[in-house]
Amino acid sequence: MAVAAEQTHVMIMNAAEEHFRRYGYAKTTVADIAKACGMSPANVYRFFDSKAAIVDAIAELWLGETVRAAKTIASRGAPAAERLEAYVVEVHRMMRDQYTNESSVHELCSVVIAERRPVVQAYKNSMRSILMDILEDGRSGGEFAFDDTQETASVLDDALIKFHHPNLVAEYHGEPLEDHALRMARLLTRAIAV
Amino acid sequence: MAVAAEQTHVMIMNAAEEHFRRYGYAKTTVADIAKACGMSPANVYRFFDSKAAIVDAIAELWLGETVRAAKTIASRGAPAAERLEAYVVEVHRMMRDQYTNESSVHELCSVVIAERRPVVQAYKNSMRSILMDILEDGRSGGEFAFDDTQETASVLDDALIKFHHPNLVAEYHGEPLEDHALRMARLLTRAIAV
DNA sequence: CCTATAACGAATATCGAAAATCTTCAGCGC
DNA sequence: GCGCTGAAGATTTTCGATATTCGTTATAGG
Repeated sequence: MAVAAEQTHVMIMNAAEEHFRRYGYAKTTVADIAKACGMSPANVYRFFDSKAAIVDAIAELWLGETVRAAKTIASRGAPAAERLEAYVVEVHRMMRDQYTNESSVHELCSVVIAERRPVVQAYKNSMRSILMDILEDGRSGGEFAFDDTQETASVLDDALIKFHHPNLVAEYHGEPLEDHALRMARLLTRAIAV
Repeated sequence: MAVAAEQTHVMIMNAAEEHFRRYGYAKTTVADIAKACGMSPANVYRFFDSKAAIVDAIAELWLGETVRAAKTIASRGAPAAERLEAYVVEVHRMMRDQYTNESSVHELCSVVIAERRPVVQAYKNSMRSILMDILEDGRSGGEFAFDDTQETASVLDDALIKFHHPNLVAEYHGEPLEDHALRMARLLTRAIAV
């Protein structure tokens, strides 16, 4: 792709993100994005195959923030148990914050989840992989003990769904889940501690 | 309430259950239930304040089956760890079976959950109480160790939501969750084992 | 080659009428 | 009076038809 094309690509992304943020997913059309870029809707399709492709790109961007934060936590120079705890609590906090004061972001996430877009599976895989890294660190450092890393990560993921799944975080928004997340983290840590 | 009234009450319940089962919640009207009992719709209202009251009664009946099964498991003469495992797996199996071949039951449960009827809270409390019984047994028997029974039961409930919540069981119906439920049960048991 | 205008088809919103359904109540037969 | 009903009230739901929006593509122009 030429450099000009690359710039246009970025311009469309920025416009799309801005509109999704301000007006929400449901209320932004391809025409809106095109107008914000000073081009025709048709031209947008020279850079993105479909509106879904734009949505995917933005979702990847936003989900990527959580992945990046999780990676930062996972690579800290702290005991694995501490990192696991931080992972559980911080990811939950991000989901909760996203729901409370970035409802547009949350809305878009719900859409890509409901439509089972590949970007969601990619996100899950990334998070799972980070969790596995922490587990492996803990095992090799003598903190944790378990048989199969993948299986263990899978079970932990299942246990965390109430705190990490955007839709459930939204549904149980009234309850004080942060304390619960911390307790869950400690319970799980204890379950795999040597 | 007089004995005749009591009988009529039961008759309406039976007719309602039959109709909810055969035709689903959405497709059964008060008129249907009345006709099945050979009475006018108006007369139904002499025994139930509203259609919602009928739905509540049936939901209580059906949810009660799960509660009863859980109680049976909890009162078995087996180690608490074993009972906890059976509780986790069996309740999940009931939810799954209910979704696969009693879709009407599942539909009605979804309705009462969505409308946040008190009967749902009662169900949750019953299940929580049974779980607490198992935990207490395990603690007094020297199998388990934890500080607060209520808090522990709460965390376990959170961890089990993917396997015990009707809507989530339905959503993840494609995946082989039974193995996961078993692994979860063992993980949780390990977390509270002495 | 790049862009815009115009147009197509599929959703989706709009909306008023019609039907269905929940609920109530005056009154009928015993 | 008592137990029940038929009819009526009051919402909801449904339906159908129209109109509009929106994603996408084909066509034409610079």
